[in-house]
Amino acid sequence: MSLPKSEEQLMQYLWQTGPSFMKDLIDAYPDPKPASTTIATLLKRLQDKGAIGFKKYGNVREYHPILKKEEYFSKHFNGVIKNFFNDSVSQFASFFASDKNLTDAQLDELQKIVEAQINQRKK
Amino acid sequence: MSLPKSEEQLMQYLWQTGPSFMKDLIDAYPDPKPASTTIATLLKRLQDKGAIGFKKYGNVREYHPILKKEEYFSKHFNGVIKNFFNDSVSQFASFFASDKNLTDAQLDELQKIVEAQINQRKK
DNA sequence: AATTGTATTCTACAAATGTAGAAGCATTGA
DNA sequence: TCAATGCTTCTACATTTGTAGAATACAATT
Repeated sequence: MSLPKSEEQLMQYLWQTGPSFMKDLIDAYPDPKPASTTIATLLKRLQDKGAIGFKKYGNVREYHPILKKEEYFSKHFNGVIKNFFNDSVSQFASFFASDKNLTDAQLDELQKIVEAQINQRKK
Repeated sequence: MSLPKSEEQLMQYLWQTGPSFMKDLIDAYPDPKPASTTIATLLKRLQDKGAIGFKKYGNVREYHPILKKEEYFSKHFNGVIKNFFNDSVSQFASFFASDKNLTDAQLDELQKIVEAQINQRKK
């Protein structure tokens, strides 16, 4: 399932802050905030797609993600890698590691993470 | 510049195989191939956006990318990371490294790449 | 109970995207 | 020369996405 940007953005809020009420979502938007009905529409569409659900507390709904962030991202991401790097993870990794946007410190951190992961798998 | 999927796909062909004639592009599409006019439309739109250019050989055009793959991907990609991982590279790397889609061999390779990159920067 | 504030649904519409037919033009092969 | 072929542009239209007004529903408050 690939979500349009506006819906994806809304999912971000839900993923980051967890179950939320409409007003929280509105608060989360930066100025200039969209009309509340706009957000309501997005919520509706996401419900229709089964990406979110809600729990009723009295008459207010607390929305929560059903679609998992990791799951969504993983699919998304694998598609991107496949497209851009011919499905070659190492080609991608190479690109990523040499990205100017990575600071030296981040690169070191990346190294640690990879090592940790390798060790963990050995077990 | 963010391209719609269909245009992005076309760019992939150009990025991968380099300057190409229309017929090559058509060949590159898997069955069921879209109508040639569909591809022509995409080429036109990409020209209008300045993402591709062409050279005339006689009366046929050889299309080539102007927008660089790395440049495009970098922007695209940073946006995605920013959204999903709160702009935290290490959070992303961690997710990436632990992804089940990475084989052990690929992980080893990643380690080498990171090391090589670190060494290179030391120079 | 009437008022007010807020959430929800319905409806609408503009812009972007995906897809392709029709027509025109140039080249090539009969 | 003329028909067939292939490319380009123009036009068109359905679908999806972004955005929001209008109407409605509910619930807390006065």
